[in-house]
Amino acid sequence: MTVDTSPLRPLGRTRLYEDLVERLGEFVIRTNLEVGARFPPERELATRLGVSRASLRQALAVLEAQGFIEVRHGGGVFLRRSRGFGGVLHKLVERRARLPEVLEARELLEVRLAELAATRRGDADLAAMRGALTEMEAEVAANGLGVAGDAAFHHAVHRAGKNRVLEHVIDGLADAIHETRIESLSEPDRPRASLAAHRRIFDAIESADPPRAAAAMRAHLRQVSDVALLRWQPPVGEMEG
Amino acid sequence: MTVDTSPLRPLGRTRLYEDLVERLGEFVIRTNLEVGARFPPERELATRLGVSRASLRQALAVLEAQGFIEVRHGGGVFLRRSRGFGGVLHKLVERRARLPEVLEARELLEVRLAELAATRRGDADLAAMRGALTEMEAEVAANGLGVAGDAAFHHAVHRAGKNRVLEHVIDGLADAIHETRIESLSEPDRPRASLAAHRRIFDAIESADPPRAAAAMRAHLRQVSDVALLRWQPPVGEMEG
DNA sequence: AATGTGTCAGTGGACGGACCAATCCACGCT
DNA sequence: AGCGTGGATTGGTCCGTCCACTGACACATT
Repeated sequence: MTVDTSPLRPLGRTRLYEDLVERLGEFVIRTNLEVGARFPPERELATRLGVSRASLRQALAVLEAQGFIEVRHGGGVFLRRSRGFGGVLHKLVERRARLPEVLEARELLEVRLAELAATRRGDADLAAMRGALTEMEAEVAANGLGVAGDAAFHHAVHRAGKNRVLEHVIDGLADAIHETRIESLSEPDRPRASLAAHRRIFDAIESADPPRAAAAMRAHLRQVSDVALLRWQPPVGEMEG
Repeated sequence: MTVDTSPLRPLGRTRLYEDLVERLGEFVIRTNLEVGARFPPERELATRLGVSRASLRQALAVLEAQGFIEVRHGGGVFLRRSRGFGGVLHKLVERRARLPEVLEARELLEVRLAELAATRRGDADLAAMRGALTEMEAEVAANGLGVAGDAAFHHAVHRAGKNRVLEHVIDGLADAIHETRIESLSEPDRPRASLAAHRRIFDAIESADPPRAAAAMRAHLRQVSDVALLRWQPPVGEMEG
């Protein structure tokens, strides 16, 4: 029973530039490279890593976009920060193992955003929310799940909170949230209940009542989380640094 | 007088791949590309954008690492999500214009993390915090600012909160936070006061008292924010979508 | 007709080399 | 010593080539 259960899996799929990102991370640690210090030249790095400069530059582009390194034309490649080198939210979120953490983060962010929305929402925001609710009603009336309207409503709330940083962070969780949304709304009678919950959230925001908006959003998310966590199986034997 | 007024400025320095990320975002909008749809082949995209395939592939690597697209070997490039296409937290944070938003996000995250830490912290976490406090004491006693110890302490709290997703998000704000930290601690007598504030936070976490931990952290951050916002000049004429 | 199989055009993956552009630095001039 | 200049270093971009994977189509088999 100790044999590999999937002997015919599609072979070690790997993106070279992803490996390089990790290898570069190891390099930072091994050489104890400090923040502000310079990496070896691209050509040397490429040679030492046994890859072409083009591939290496893909990895560097990713790391630069991520803010981990700074690349100066004619100057060199410099380390900006080493904490969490190469870590990307998108990858973190994709691991089903992190569902509880994602839900915890979601509740924190979204409840606050609803609270802020109750204070900062403008007419355009309210209009967007009304539109989303209308869309949801139509979908539910046609025995649909109403996922599209649901997503649109939450997005409208996020925008109404008027904090681009928080909005961006929540966008990063979009994938994982989308899945839980579908799971939850597939539950019998959930779409109708969900519609009502969204109406309560909207009322509070429209009435400029932050505490009520926060409470309504929290209650709504708890419902969704319960379904998601119920179906969630904690994976075994996950080891990581 | 219609000539270029700054003929010798370092030229509009732009990373080609960054432009491409934006141009690809425009492409998604212009062509109304839907989630799941396929992009034109790399070779065609490169030609139409007037760049080499190598440069295009740098942009694609960034977008893939960000989770916006999926690249299948032999299959093509597919759109995974369009919301916030090409937006990177790191860039968002660098704009000084967003300081209030960053601080708002920081308080939300860090207060919660302190609260969680009060419940979930293990012995190793407490040891790390003690170490950071000791480091801070030494620095302050030597008339230093104590930034290193400060950063180490907060990092220890983040880890103690046992939520990798939230931890990762706060890491993304690290740059901006680091600046405000220095500004704040440069204020006369702040290092000493800050040390005391950190001790209060630690006591609460060690005593497993979530509400007190949250309150202590909130009070501490408000102090820091005040200094930062006082020195902050809201930029004029910033327009964006 | 249904099914399996081979082929092949299309597409991403990676490489090496070439040349340009910005920066850095050592050398020589004043 | 101070300064300017030019070469060496290093990143920026492009091109052409070849490999590996995918999917669809034509063909053979049953």
